[in-house]
Order: sequence, then C-alpha cells, then structure tokens
Amino acid sequence: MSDTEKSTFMKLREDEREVRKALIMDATKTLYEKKAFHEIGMRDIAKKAGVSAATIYRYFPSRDDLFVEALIQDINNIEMLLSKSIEEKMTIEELTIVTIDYLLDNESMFQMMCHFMVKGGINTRVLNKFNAVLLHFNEMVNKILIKIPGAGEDPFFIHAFFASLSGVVMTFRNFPGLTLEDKRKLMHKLALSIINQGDKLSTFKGND
Amino acid sequence: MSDTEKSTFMKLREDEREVRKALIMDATKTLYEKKAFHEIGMRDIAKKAGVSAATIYRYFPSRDDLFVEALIQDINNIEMLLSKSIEEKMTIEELTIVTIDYLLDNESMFQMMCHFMVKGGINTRVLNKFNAVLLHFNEMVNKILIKIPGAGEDPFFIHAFFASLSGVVMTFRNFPGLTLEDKRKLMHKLALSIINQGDKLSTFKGND
DNA sequence: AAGATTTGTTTATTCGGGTGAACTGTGTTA
DNA sequence: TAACACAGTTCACCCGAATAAACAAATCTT
Repeated sequence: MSDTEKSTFMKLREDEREVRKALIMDATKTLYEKKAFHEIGMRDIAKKAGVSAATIYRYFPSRDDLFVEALIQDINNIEMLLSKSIEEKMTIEELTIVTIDYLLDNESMFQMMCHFMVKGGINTRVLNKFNAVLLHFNEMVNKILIKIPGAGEDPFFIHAFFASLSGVVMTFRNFPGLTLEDKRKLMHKLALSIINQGDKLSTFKGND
Repeated sequence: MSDTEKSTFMKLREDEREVRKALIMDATKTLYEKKAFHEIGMRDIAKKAGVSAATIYRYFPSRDDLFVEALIQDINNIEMLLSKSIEEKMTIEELTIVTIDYLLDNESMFQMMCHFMVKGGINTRVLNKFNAVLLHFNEMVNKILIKIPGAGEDPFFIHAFFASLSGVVMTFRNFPGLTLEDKRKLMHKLALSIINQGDKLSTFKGND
C-alpha cells in the first residue's frame, strides 16, 4: 500500500531471523552454565541448538562475536539486578559485596570477560562491542555511586572501582586450599579494604 | 541428537510457513467481508496481504484451493457457534432459524459454498476437500439433531435439512422488491414449513 | 617429531521463498 | 473481427538459509 513497505513476508523474515539468533544464544548460555568457557566449541553449541556448526556463522561472524553478545545479555541482567538499588538506598559496601558475588557466581561469564580483556589479537569490531557495553555498564554503576555519600562524582572512580573488584575476583578465584565460601569471604574483606582506602584518597582530593 | 530430528531451524521453517499461510487466509477473509466472492482477484488478495500474486501460489495450488480453505475455517466458526447448542436445549425450529440467519449474514461464505456446489470443472482435490468438510459439518449438526425430539435418527434427514435451508436461502437471496429483513422473515417462514412437513413424514416412518 | 584429533572457519552446493514479467484464456469493446 | 483489458496461472530469475565437506591451525599422543 505504501512505498517503503518491504512486503509483509520480507518483514516477517527479519523477525524470524532474530528468533533464530536468540535460539543460538540460548543454547550458548545454557551451555556455559555447565561447562567452562574454553571448553565450549562451536560444534557443541550447534548440537545443542539443533543446527549445523556452519549455520551459526550465518548469524554470528565469529565465535568471539557470539560470546561477546552473550556477555552483553548477561550484563543487561546485572543491570536489571542493580537498577533496583538505584531506587533503594544502598551503601557502597553493599554494592561491593553484590558485585563480588555476581562475578563469583557466574563463572563462565567472568571467564569470558577476562577472555576479552586478556587475549591478544581479538578482532577490533568485537573489542568495540565489548568495550561499549563495559562503558555502558560503568555509567550504570556510576548512577548508583553518585547517590552514595562518600563515593564522590569522580568519573575515574567507577573504573577503578570495577577494575579493583575484577582483579580481586580474578586473583583469588582459583586460590588453592580454600572452599568457595572461604574465598568469597576473603574477597569481600579485600574489596572492602580497597574501597575504604579509596574513600580516604578521594577525601584527599576534595571536591572543588 | 536423534535420527528423525529435522534440525531445529527446519522445524521452525514449517511453523513459519503456517503463519504465512494464515496471513494470506486472513487477507482473503477480510476481503470477502467487503467484496462479493467473484470480485476478489488474486492480485487483490496479494495486495492486501502485502505480497506478490505469485507468492500466493507458493502456499495454495489454486484460487479454488485458497477459497475452499477459507470456507473450511468459516465452517469451523459455525461449528463453534453451534457447539454451544449441543449442551443447551434447542428446538429444531430454533436451529433452523440460526442456520438460515448465518447463511444470510455471511454473503461471501454462502456464495463460495454455492460456487463449489454449482461450478463445473472444479479440481477433484478441491472438491474432495469441500465435500469432506461438508460431511464433517453434517455430522456435527446431526449430533444436535439427535438430541432434539422429533428430529429422528434418520442419517438422511440431516442432508435434506441442510440442503433445504441452502435452497431456500439461495432462491430468495436476491428476490426483488423486498428488504433484507423481509426476505429473512420469508425464509424463516418457508424453512419452518418445510421442517414441519419433514416432521410429519418422519412420523409416518415411525421408529421401530 | 610425526601422525592423529580437535579446533574455528570457509567453500560449494542444495533447497525453498519471493517476484516481475510473460503466458493463457475469456470476455468486452468498437 | 481485431484490439484490448483483465482474470488466473506459470516462468525465469535472484536471494537467502542450511548444510556437509574441506581447510588450516592448534593441541594431543605415542
């Protein structure tokens, strides 16, 4: 009837494509709830999704792209989890503990995050996606931090905050000789000490 | 994983195909709520559905097939409408009037019915579809009739019943010089007189 | 170190969907 | 009767989806 109309069925096709993409993503996510990130092959995902491995490449340019998009969805989940605390009052200590726990309880997600941060030779496009979502996430956490007295409005603080927590989790994740809960408590303690340190430093700087 | 598994996406395809088919059917039905059956061209349907005319032939072998399937859906509607009256008590007179009114109020549907009954040279496959659904419909009405005292269990009666009503509607549909409501009343009267006649006849036969 | 395996990824091919243009037949007009 | 218009239908073509098989590189095995 109009001019830009691309034919009903063509438009349907596009939606259907999204559905397929989502199916592959779901297969990926259910897989990395069980296996470690590095153990998940394209053929595993393909089998789980009920398609051939080649098909996945019709929807994602590379394995990294696939996983970075899965990561993005996970980070959206964190956002939804944290967005409540924007309304509620939350101390920076509580925020710290929540964040540590999330990084600790979502192993594959954390592994993927580290993968994109650490591994060399990652496609620029993928890295851009990854960094974009990290920035977005940081802005998000920043909104929370602003409401917290003592956290300050320093735009660098949020980066330092998240980086520190990541570092703590990464460093002690596989620490030998401790149970998971012991490691969790240790991390909480370490992270909180860092936060308090940060508080003192930001007091030094002042805000004028 | 198994052997008969046709790949997730292939199965999706089949569902999606049904959706597309349904879209064409919907376009067809909304069209024949406005226009007369014979005025509806494949290109009209195509435009309404937002596709090309050739596309329709990927889903329906011919115009007749398309319309006979639309007819089937309509008849399913009647079934749903009548299935209530199986539970409730309904006299044969009430059933008669309901049926007449339906045939009268759904012009294109009635026109299509006549089309398949009257026109020569209709593809065997199409006719089989058409007759199958008519038989199905007759069984349906028969279930109602059985519960109605005086209607009898004569398997021929239902055919005669419906044929008579169709004849009445067809004959007087375009009767000149009468308003629609006048025609409706006339048809009711005529149909009821036929029914009563039938009653007497079935009384003759008795049931032992 | 030399296969053998197992990766991620690409290629070549097959299949089905969608469409514009052409074909066929049937009026209709002049 | 010739020209035309308009119906249903088919044709030839292109495009995207899905895959099996091949490929290249890394990793494991012996």
